[in-house]
Amino acid sequence: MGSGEPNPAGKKKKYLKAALYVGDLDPDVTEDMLYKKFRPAGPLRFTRICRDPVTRSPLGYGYVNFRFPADAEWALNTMNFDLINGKPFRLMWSQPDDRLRKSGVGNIFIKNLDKSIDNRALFYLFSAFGNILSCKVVCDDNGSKGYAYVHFDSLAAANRAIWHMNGVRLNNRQVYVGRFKFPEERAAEVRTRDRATFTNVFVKNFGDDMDDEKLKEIFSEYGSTESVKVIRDASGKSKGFGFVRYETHEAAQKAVLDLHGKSIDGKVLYVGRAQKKIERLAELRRRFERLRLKEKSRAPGVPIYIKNLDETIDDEKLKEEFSSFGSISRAKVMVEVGQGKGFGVVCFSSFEEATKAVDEMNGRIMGSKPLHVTLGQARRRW
DNA sequence: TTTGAGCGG
Repeated sequence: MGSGEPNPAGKKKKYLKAALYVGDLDPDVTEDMLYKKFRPAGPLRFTRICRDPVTRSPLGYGYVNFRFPADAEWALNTMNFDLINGKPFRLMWSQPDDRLRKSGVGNIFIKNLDKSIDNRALFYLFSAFGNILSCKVVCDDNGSKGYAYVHFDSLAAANRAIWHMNGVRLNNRQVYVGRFKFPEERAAEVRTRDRATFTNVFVKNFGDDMDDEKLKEIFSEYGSTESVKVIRDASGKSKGFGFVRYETHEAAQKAVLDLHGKSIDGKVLYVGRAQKKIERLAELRRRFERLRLKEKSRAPGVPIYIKNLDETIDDEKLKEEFSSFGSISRAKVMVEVGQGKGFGVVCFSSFEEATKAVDEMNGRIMGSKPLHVTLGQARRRW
């Protein structure tokens, strides 16, 4: 039970109409555990735990595919935030189209929440304003971190929630409720505010012999400092940058204005406002996105999946075996730790080539075993 | 104080 072959080639995925997405799962949750948990709500087709195709490590989410939409709806309404392995899971309708999620429309952010308010309480409080797609109190090992997200299915519902709940006292704490902002937007806000108030200064491009005392000597000229530190690696070697925290914003600003671009021991110092965490994260994210886009445009292709690979097949061999069907942009064998089963991906430059490879190679013996070859997920339009 | 994660071999 639990797993199975749900989607024979060419059949329509009917079960999607009665499919629930289950998020925030403990990594040890199995398909059988999901099955046992949801079977009381009605007959199931199958459950799935999603895993990284390469490492096989669980991705923390899965699916419960009911036979009847009404049972799925009942489960959604009554079982959301139930525990498996002591961890509350989050239920949503399975919605493969990610445009609404990505857009952030209807999503609100809540902070200054009392620790006693959990997922269920939050859901109950906010369901008065509209249909909730997803709702979550952010937690760590000590429980609620005091902030949360509620994603409504419409902007109007989100606006109603903000209008009615922002500034309201909940369990004696006044909550802030506002539109969700993406990191870039938040970072811009924080930057604007911090420019007028910062006391922490970032310094780089000094010599290896710079230490805390020397740095303090240079920077103390502009005001009293709270802390001065050259950042070092585990071996004690300077990383070439440091921080100076002043007691006042005026001193920090003066230091930046005066020391930035100055030569010290033949090196031109960089001195600027130290960024907040959110700003650095946003910057990293932007850089990552750019890399990802570049990667995507560099290795386009129509993927096919090859299961049941013999241990003797490596990337080279895989490419060689499939090269007669067309031009291959990528051929990779994913090694499953502790299992003898090999899984591979080959990307062709066209759909026709990929289909031909599937038709001709599926069931063919390579090495000692018959291959299972299927079309992969199309990630792009062409 | 605190602006996630994220949809199927």
